[in-house]
Amino acid sequence: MPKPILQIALDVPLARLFDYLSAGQQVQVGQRVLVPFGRRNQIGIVMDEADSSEFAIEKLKPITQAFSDEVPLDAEVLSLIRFSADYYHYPFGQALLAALPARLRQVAPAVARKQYCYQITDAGRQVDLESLPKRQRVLRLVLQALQAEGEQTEAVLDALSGSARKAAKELVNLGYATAEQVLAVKRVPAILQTPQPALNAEQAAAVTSITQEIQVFKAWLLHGITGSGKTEVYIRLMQHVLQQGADGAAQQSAQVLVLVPEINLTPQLEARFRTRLPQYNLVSLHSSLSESERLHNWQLAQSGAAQIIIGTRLSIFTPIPNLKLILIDEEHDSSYKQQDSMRYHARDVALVRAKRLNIPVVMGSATPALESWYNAMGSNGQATSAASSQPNKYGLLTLKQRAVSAAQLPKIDCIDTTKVNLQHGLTPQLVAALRLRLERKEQSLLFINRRGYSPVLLCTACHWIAPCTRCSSRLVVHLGQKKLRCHHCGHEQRIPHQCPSCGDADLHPTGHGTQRLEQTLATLLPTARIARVDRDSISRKHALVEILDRVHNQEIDILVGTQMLAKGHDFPNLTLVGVIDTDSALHSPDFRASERLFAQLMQVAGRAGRADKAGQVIIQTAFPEHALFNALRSQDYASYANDLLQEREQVQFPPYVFTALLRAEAHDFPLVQQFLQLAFSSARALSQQVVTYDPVRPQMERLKGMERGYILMHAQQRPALQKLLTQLVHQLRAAPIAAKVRWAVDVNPLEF
DNA sequence: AGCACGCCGACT
DNA sequence: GTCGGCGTGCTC
Repeated sequence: MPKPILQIALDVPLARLFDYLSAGQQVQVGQRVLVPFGRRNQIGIVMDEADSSEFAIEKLKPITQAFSDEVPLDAEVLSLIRFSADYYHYPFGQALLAALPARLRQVAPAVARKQYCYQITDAGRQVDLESLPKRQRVLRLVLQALQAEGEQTEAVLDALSGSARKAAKELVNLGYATAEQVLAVKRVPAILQTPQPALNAEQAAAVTSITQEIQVFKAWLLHGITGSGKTEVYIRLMQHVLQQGADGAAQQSAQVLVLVPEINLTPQLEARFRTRLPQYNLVSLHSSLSESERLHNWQLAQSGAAQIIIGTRLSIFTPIPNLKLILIDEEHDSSYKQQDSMRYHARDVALVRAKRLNIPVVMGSATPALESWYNAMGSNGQATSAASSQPNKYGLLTLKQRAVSAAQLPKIDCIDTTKVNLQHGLTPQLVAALRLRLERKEQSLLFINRRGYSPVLLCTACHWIAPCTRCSSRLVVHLGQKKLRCHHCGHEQRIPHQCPSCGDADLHPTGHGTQRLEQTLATLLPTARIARVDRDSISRKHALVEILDRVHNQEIDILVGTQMLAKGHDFPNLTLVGVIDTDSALHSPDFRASERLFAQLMQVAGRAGRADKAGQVIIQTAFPEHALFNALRSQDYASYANDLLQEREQVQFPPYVFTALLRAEAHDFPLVQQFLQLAFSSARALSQQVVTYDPVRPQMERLKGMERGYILMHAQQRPALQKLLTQLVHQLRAAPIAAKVRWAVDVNPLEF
């Protein structure tokens, strides 16, 4: 007997469910429904059924429509999102609806487009490929693919040739194949499968350790230097898990989720997985998909049809009914942390999901997040003083050798910028090294984390600096477009000819950005072919790929760019990496700045000398003796991480304490102050176990016209902090001032 | 968050 | 005389 009342989650910032009358409709938990809400209709998800309501029964409205032909969300994913909404103190309905593909938040339920699937006929099976004319290359290839696997969809054939579809139709005409329409998954034909490379001893040991405990929850940290072959370990683990699922007993085949950072790296990893594992259905979930592709791929994951799901942070909330393994590539990457709405960390949510499912999670990185390193320390015989009291919660697996055996680690030199004369921001040593590479016809990469021409426009007469009107930041000079631009809010204005403060005409772009460096190099090394890679030069979708192709084809001598260059392709002929001006991060007030800089420099250093040629890294700095550079020179992540952990322990910073922020912003700063003051005194009154600090202003005091502030809370025990936050949020929601400011809780914040 | 209702300034 | 500013209040 169906119950008359439905409790429904809606996309509204109210931390409760809404009761509706089921009106005799057959509805399940997890089902998508359309309901009247205020003056409009909203999409909701049924969370529960009930016999009665706390709301006056005569005020309940009936649901408008139930999408009963769609697969409801499963209990596991609903419960994961419930947990996350609680943990990150975010309204559940909003968290839930945000986890769905946008199409499912709209009324019209979108249907995925079908495509042709070709099946081989007996006649086609008996055709000798050699009997076909040699010049009908594509036709032979398509028939070969059909003979190998029996059937192929259009999307799969596309991987063979642009004219493969035409050839397939031709095969139907010849009677060698038949066609029917199906819901298709993009795959690579098995005949394009790339061979399985041998594992080195470390890779093999990592695979063995994990597969021995493949059926239980365990978190593994795969710490492998750049080029040590982490991807191959991922592939072997996927093979292991997916094969097991295919072995008889399991009714549904196993599924694997691969989380990747939010960058262009995804296509490469995806392509590699596709060619190595063509027998499995692989779907990806990331921001450059169209909404219909996203829905399609999401539904393939939900139905179990896709065995490999590769996606960015949001995909941690995808329903995957037979999930058996989670892989997290570049686990230290900060793009796993959502920086607005629900401020979750996909890695942390993944750990919770794996624990609840009792499956392993493997986190790979050359420079693990300090939190992860802390959790992994103690195993593998790595005893340090910092490690002595540590939890050894994760299994640590280390890959120290580069998988390409000939490849050597680069030599790293720091050049003291205080002891030499700089030529337009470049040391003579770096210029000489660039010249040498040009002579040898080798390639160089210059890394500078500052785009634009120069970071400030300065009046030499009165020292006025062009400010952003909406942010507490300086406008960056972009000479190409003759504009001043704010890198925080996007505000643009023309470059003034006179100082607005004193009227003097002597306005100078001061400091160096990527554009200026490119210009300087063109003057110093007129024969060099230079390409710049930053967010300004990579506006078009394929611009980066084009430049990288040109680098591969030896059409570029010097690549200048920001951190966009730190990841991605290997350039076998690139033997020099220059690092310009990272000193600001060495003395940043953000306690995570050095951790991030180290990871970034390790990554760029890894670009140098990949194949048989030795690489060199030149770092220009005013602080060549800084501990960070010493650690970098010896490429010793472990000792540097342990040093940082010791520091964090001494000053009681994460991971030794649990932290949360209450952030607030408004056009009017006094409102922010008033709100945070209330929050501060409430928090102090609510808990003695949690330390609450006075309201302060962030680095960026004003952003996009909003005045900002926050209070920091920290605790030795997570439950105490969680309890306080729950009570605090509850109190604040009831306070009138809370409606006048934009505020949010940030649990385990990465940025302040 | 939307989207209403609701009371005070410059426009056809 | 209206159009519209954004203050406050509600949504099963």
